[in-house]
Amino acid sequence: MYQVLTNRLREALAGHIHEKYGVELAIVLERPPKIEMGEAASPVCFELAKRLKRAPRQIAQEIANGLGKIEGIARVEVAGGGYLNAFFDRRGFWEALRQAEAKGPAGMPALRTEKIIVEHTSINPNKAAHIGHVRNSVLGDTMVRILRHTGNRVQIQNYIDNTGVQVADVVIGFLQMEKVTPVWLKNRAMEPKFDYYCWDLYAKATNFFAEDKARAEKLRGATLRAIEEGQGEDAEVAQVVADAIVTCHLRTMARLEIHYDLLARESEILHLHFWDAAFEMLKKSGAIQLATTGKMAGCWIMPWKEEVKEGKKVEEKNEKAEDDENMQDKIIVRSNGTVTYVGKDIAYQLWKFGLLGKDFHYRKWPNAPEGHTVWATTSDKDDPGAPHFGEPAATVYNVIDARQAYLQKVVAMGLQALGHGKAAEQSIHLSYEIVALTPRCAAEMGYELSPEEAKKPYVEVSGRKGFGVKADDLLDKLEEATLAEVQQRHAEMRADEQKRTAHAIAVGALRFFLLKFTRSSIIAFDFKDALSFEGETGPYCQYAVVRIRGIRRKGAEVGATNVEVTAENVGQFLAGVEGNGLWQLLAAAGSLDYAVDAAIATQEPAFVAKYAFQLAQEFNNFYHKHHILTEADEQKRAFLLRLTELVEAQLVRALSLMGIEAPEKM
RNA sequence: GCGCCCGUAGCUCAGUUGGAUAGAGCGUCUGCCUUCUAAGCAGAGGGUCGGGAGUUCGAAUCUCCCCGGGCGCGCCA
Repeated sequence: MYQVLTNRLREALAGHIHEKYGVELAIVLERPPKIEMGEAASPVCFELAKRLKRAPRQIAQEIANGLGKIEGIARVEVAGGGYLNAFFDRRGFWEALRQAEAKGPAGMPALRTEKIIVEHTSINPNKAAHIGHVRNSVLGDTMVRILRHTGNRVQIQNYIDNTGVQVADVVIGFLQMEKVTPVWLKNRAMEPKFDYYCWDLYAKATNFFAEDKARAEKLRGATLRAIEEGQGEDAEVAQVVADAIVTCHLRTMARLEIHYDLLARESEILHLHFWDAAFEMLKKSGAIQLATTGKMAGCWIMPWKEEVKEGKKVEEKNEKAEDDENMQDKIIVRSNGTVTYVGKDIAYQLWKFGLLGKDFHYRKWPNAPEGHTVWATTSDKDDPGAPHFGEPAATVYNVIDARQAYLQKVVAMGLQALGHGKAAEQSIHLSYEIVALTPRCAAEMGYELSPEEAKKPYVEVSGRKGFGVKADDLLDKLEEATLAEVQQRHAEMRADEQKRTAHAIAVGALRFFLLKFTRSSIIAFDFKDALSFEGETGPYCQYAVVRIRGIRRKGAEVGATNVEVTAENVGQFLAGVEGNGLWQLLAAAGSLDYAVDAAIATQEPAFVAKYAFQLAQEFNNFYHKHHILTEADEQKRAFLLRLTELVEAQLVRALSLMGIEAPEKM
């Protein structure tokens, strides 16, 4: 609602200024520091003063007088040195918000026809998921929810690198180190915690390779080739491992309410010759070149081009470095003819935009979490019921950590070089920083810190070394802690209800914890912070909802909910200085669209987390000032009840955008 | 060496395209539960926004330089 009004105000101001002064200006709007100063303010007159060479306050006065009535805005005043402060029509805001709420999701904008792909999770299928992977999945999943909320058609993809080095390492671990048979492995893979087993084995394999580099290279090369070709025992074992681990990951993510539409597997990129098609295109267009001299001789490389900014070419500054090799050039095909990860990713990215001229075959993933259908790519025959995954996307979000920024740039450059500038532009690297551990947390995990590490603010996790906080362990710990708390508070609750509640709180705590930081912030993980349920946390927000529901339940019991509030009374309760407190809560409730727009514009889900927390905070503040059910004035009581219902609806929605459920009691 | 990111209260972080007196949580201290759940609320204390210069009516935000930290730049992914 807030965004609707500010957009209206923006248009009105722009139009008026253009008409009166003949100046085209982008209207900047900000939120005044205090509610007494209105709900939206524009410093546009300062800019205008410069152009018109007149005093800003004078111009502001002129505009305030000349600007006609804007629907939903009661008045526009001049403030400070020349601010234009807009005051919303409080009663109108109330009514509009209630109407929108009554309409429900049907009142959402019409579904857009373009397709958006969000790729997230994409964990190497050779070990259990850790906390860093969860940040990826939670960010991606939340982005999906926000995009869908605003009427976008979104498809969720999870890329499975089932033919890569990491899987190969575990295969070697099983076959060369543990010397197990494929039959044994198939049985073990069905048992619980197979991902934990591989977690340890992967660490062991890393050590094994470190002992003898030459042996490692030979084994890896042979295993990798076998897996890529899909032949023999190595390939068979690799598929058993990768499939079983993917199923583990799906189960872990399902605990966090994260699901996928399609598992895009690298094996199909190879077997269905996606790469061959992309390779031809890249060669033909000259996007990649065969290096004939230097240390990259025999490789197909993509030359690094300086960016073209606003039409003007930045000077090619690598004239001198040209004679030998450019450090930035990226090898796409190795001299032995095998393709690098980036090459495969270019092919995959081309497919996402429908530019490859090829499509996968699709089948249902056999071990999807209960109640969900997940599709996977296959080289075999199509399931006729499969959705049309090959439909070109207009925009693609790739949720990948910040360390891979360079590679993502190379991929986009590949699209650009093939003449797909639009696709390159709509190929968005949703970058985020890593989750590390505080030194204290690392020590808790049994990791021996060097004196230097102990002084640093964080220690990086390493899947290779088997060092990190596993997602399932963390969830178990959270659920244990929340369950103990719920049992203590609600002994009367049925056991399964207690468990469900504890689960919801655990998920709320974890998801909120990962979302409250902006993407560029490194999270130094600590159990103490993650297990905290007070202050700026998910449970704090959930608790506000629970309080409202408590009031509603009790209100219904005593029959306080059936009174209709007259429009006049609504206006009166919200009016003036006395109404400021209530109005502030109402305005906060009506500002979800503002947070959502900001989240999409900046691809920063943290805006929604911030919003939910602030609304919960406003509510708690209100809760302590007003005792609703004992309010003597029947009209006022009914009004306060309606107000809390509005808050509840918005807060529940904000939480659901983050994949957080608000329990009935907690 | 080149490129990207970061530096804001004791700690962890917000601060939207430059805007009004720089905010929140945690921690510390002081209060508030016979009243809709205290996973809560109120209050106090806490700042050269890393440093310097510049652009601007206006800079935590933009530009440049410097300091400090992180990451990337591999025939790994």
